[in-house]
Amino acid sequence: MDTFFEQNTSFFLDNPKLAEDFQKIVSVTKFPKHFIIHESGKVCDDLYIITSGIARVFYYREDKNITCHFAAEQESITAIDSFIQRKKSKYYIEALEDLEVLKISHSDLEKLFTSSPKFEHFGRLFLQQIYIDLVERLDDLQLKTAKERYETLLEKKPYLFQRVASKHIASYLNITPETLSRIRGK
Amino acid sequence: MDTFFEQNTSFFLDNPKLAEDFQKIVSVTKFPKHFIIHESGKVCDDLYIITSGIARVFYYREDKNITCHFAAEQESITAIDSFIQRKKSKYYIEALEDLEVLKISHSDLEKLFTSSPKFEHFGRLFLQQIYIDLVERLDDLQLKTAKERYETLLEKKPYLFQRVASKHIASYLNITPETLSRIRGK
DNA sequence: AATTTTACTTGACAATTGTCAATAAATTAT
DNA sequence: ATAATTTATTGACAATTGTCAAGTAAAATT
Repeated sequence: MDTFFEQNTSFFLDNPKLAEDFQKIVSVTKFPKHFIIHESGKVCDDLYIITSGIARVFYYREDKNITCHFAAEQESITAIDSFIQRKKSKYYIEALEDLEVLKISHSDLEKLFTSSPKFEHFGRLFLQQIYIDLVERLDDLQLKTAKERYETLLEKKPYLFQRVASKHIASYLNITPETLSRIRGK
Repeated sequence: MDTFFEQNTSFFLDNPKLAEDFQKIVSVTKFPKHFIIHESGKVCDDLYIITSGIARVFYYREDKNITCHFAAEQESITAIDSFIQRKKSKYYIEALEDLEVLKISHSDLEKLFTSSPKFEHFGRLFLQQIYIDLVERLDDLQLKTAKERYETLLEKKPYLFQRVASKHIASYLNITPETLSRIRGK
């Protein structure tokens, strides 16, 4: 999970000056349900921390719509390929519910990192955290069966099954909607 | 790939002082073929940059030996869960050939990061790079067929097929040795 | 070099998951 | 509320990949 920011509020609480610097580059933004926040083929300049609602990252492969990331409250979302490499993205970002986010631009974030080693350090810790998350997901995908992947996700992110269309969960788990339906039907 | 260090030698060349600081914490070490450099259940204190040879990270799942990372010359290897989180690792690291590495301890690396924002910055960039690599691998595993995953690896790391046992490549691709043999037999 | 061990290949068959089609249910639009 | 559209479920069948077993090849050990 990247409830990392939540866990690290102490970082800001201990440092009113840093909290202020951070506040300055963050803007509260809202998107309606179904809104495409970012489109494939464009450079993604923003990172979002969700304060309310749920969103997904997806892309197309042979006409199929593949979800590769979900984010809900306290989690972050961006078109990571583009945000990091500053190139055109293969990903879309979609609001799956009405969304309220903290928006942070890449350039402001880089300035923040440059302005203070403490932020640079924080950025590195953040990347470490999401790297570990990704390693776990890869291990899951690498050798669990469809049913096991379903059960793992049910445990890690149970709210998805209440709030998100099954077809998105199916593609995230790398199975067809039919197979997911059969797994759920026990 | 994490030929990242190679590409970033300019970082050190431009900064003789930084290069010197880096040199100080690096030690050249050798391991013979088949040597288990790190064992599951222990905390991994070292990061290795390979200068000669090839190594793999693996773990056990239900008695099956699963390879989840390969590294060759100019690439880095560690038990990433443990190195980042400072907890017992699920992974083993094994030398698949006689190995010569640059060894860097976690504590020295952290000191280096703290000593200079430039290093902290470099650490963040390094993590960004390996994060992107991992995202690509996840995308591959998420929806390519066994044959496509084979072809992708053949393109990205052709030397593996000359230097590494097929069974390791098979588990890395999440297929059985039998299936890999059939794919190769065209 | 010979022996032992380990790895690779091939075949027959089984299991898992996917595809296609039809229907039911749910959501969205009118 | 009703109609239209999208999504989810279910069945029949097909395709991909896995399992098990046997034999061959290669590598490691003596």
